[in-house]
Formats: sequence, C-alpha cells, structure tokens
Amino acid sequence: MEEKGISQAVIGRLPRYFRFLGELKDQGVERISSQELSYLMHVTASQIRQDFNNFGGFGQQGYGYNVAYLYEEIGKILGLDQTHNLIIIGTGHLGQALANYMNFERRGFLIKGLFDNDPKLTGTLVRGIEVRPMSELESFITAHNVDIGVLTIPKTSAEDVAGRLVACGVKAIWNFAHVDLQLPPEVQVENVHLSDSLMKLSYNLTRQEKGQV
Amino acid sequence: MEEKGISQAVIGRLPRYFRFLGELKDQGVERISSQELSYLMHVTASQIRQDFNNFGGFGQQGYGYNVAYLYEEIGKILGLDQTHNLIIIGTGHLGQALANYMNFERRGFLIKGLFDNDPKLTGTLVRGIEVRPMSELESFITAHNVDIGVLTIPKTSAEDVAGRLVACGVKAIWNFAHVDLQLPPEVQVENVHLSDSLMKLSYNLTRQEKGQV
DNA sequence: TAGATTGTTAATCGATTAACAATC
DNA sequence: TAGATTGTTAATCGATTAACAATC
Repeated sequence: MEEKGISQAVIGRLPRYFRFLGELKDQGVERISSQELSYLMHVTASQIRQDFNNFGGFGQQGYGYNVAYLYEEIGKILGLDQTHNLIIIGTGHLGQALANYMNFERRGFLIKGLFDNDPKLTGTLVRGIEVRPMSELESFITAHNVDIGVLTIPKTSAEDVAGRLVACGVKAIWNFAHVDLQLPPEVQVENVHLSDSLMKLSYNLTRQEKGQV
Repeated sequence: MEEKGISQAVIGRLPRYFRFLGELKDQGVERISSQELSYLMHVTASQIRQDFNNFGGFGQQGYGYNVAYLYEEIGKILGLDQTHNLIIIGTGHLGQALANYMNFERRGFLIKGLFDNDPKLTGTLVRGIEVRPMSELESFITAHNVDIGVLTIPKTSAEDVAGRLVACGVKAIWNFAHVDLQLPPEVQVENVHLSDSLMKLSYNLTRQEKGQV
C-alpha cells in the first residue's frame, strides 16, 4: 500500500466506492468484477481498475474483487480503521445536526466536545455532550488530543477560531464557514460551502430551463 | 452570453469567483486585473481569463475587469437574477439549519414550504414557516410552483420522495441523503454527501500523519 | 486447459497553463 | 502614443479510456 502522489480526483471517488461496496457487502454479495461495478455505479470499468491499482492490486485475474476485502481495504486507505477525536465549534442547527449524526462515530470520528460563544448555551447538552465556552478551547484540545476541528460558525469568526485550533495542534479542519481559511499547508482543510453547491444547482437548472442541455 | 458545453469544472469555480468579487465590491474596489485576482484567489491568471471567456468577454484590454459589472454578470450566469421556489423535506436539525440560513433568500431561493413525516412536527413553525405533513406534498408543489426540492431525510425514504417530487414537476433536487438518486437525466441533482467529505479529510489527515505529503 | 478478468501500458481526451497578438 | 492587460491560440499537462498481455 505505498501511496504516493495519488490525485485528489481519485481520492474524491473512494468514499463512493466505499459506500457501494458496503451496500453490496450488506446484501451478501461476495465477489464483483469491475464490469459489474461499472454498470452499478455508472463509471467505466477501466477507471475502477485504475483507481484501485493506485493502491496496489486488490483483485484477482479471472475472479474479480472480493467485496468484503475490498471494502475493508478502502476503509483503511481512507483512515477509517483509526479513531479521530473531533470537536464541533458552533452549536447552531448545523453543529447540532452533525453532533447527532451517529454514523460519524461508527466510522471512528469521536465527538469529544462542543463549543459555542453564546453564554446561554454553556452547560446545555446536545446528545449528552455538554456545550463549553470558547475560553476552554485551548485547554480542552490539549487534554483530549483533538485532531479534527469542525467549524459551524459564521465566517466572521472562522479565521480567528481556525487559528486558535491550529495553534493548539489541531491538524485538520472541516470548514462549513463560507470563507477560504488561510492556514499553514500542513493543516488539512476540507470545505463544505453549501451556498456554492446551491449555486451550481441553480446554474444547471437555469441552463436547462433555457433549453441548453 | 451563448453558453454551450461549459464544463462542470468551470461551473464549479464560478461561485468562488462570485464570492470574492462580492467581497471586493463591498470593499469598494472598482476594477481588478486577472493578475491581481490570481494573487488573491491562488489560481492562475490564465485560468481566470479562460473561465470568464467561456461566457464572452467581460473585461477590457489595458484596464482589467470592472468588479461590480463582473459580479453581476456571474450572478446572472448562475441564475441568481431569477427567483426559485423551494421546499425542504425533512425538518430535522439539518433541514432547520438550511431553513434558517437567510442568505439563500437573499440570492433568490425562496423557502415556500417545509415538510416532515413526523405527525408531532406538523403545524409547528420554523422561522415562521409551518411544517406540513407529507400527504400535502403534491398539492403544495402544484399550487406554489416549486422548482427545487431539498432532501434532508434519511436515505431509506430519499428515492421514494425524490420520485414524488419529480412526478409533480420539480426540476432540481438538492440532495443531502446519502444515496445516489436514480432520476431522469433532465432532473438536475446536486449531492451534498457530508460523510464523503469527512472521509476525504480523513484520508488527507491520515496520509499526512504517515509523512507522505 | 479454456475462459474470465485483472493489472498495466498505450492512446485519447480534456483541462490547465503559457504565450502573444489584438486593442483599449 | 506607450503601457497594460485582455481575449485567444498554441503547448503542456494530467486524467480518462481503450487495449491487451499476464495470470488466476
């Protein structure tokens, strides 16, 4: 599994493979060929084989791929065999939605803490987890070995909070604030810009209405 | 503005241009060159000029681009000069987060209705909007000319609800359910698969920890 | 063994970057 | 006019697809 220089295009497809393989596994499917998977996922068999071969051969000539094995290996590549400690900053609806989403815990993403700058929320519970004031951020991160910070706060404070997280050793940020964070290159940032997504939908919808599809 | 065959790679960058130009405009910046914008956004000036030229020339040799004009034109391309009527199906935390996000309304996305299959929620208000039972879905869509459906429901019911929406004439679906919807090709679908996003972050974080960056 | 299907190389396609003539 | 910067063509780069030899 000597991964080097895998393109983000490939990485971006891995979670989808993982999802389909998980479903096949749940259905009791034991083996699958790149051609069958191609048909199921609407991507070319060639791409499937190329993608998997970036990480070494998982299949067998004449047989195909073992579903359970491939599922597990992709999980490992994605780092899902390890646990990650995360905190959510901003316990509005979006923060609460994420906190309540059980599946993340199942994948090894452990919600260690919740933070909010609204004093009225301090001490309240979300899914049994206490909401803490921002003043406790640094000490909490250090004490709980937090490696992922989730930002569900307005863009005005995002840059500032991100800086505080990184200063305490947080190595990855899942950013829902509508701003491009300026952080050292070794910090991994994954942006979820919801309004960008809606605008893309709007473009495609508008274009289709104009009959340009 | 004769758009034809614009790649999704280009479309995907438009919202980000739009955001940066909006901020520049708010700061009172009147003109900007592709080189200055390049420096600001960390993309090549060449790409910026190529991207804009897909839609016709918005700039002027020797001058650059007028910020306010370019901002408005990109807004038009994205369809933000028109209003869209949308409904949100699923009023859990995620649905409520979206319903409360005022910016969508500012961009012309009008939240016409909220739906949930939980009878206990029927009649409750979210940001002044009444939550309706799923039985009213079809009549409401027809009566309010809904063109975008937002799915913030579990994946088990997503396919079924999407089908009902499309059957009533909904032309675009913003899908937060963790499933690939099988719909006619003329229906625009934009997926927000949050766990896919988190897995990508996990991959990059894991790879970095292994010292493979 | 024969058939099937991978792993991998080669060919194609598309997207990005570079270069520069056009022109404000 | 001279300088600046776009619009656009050409060159490069990377990603996808096709083809096929290797092999189970």
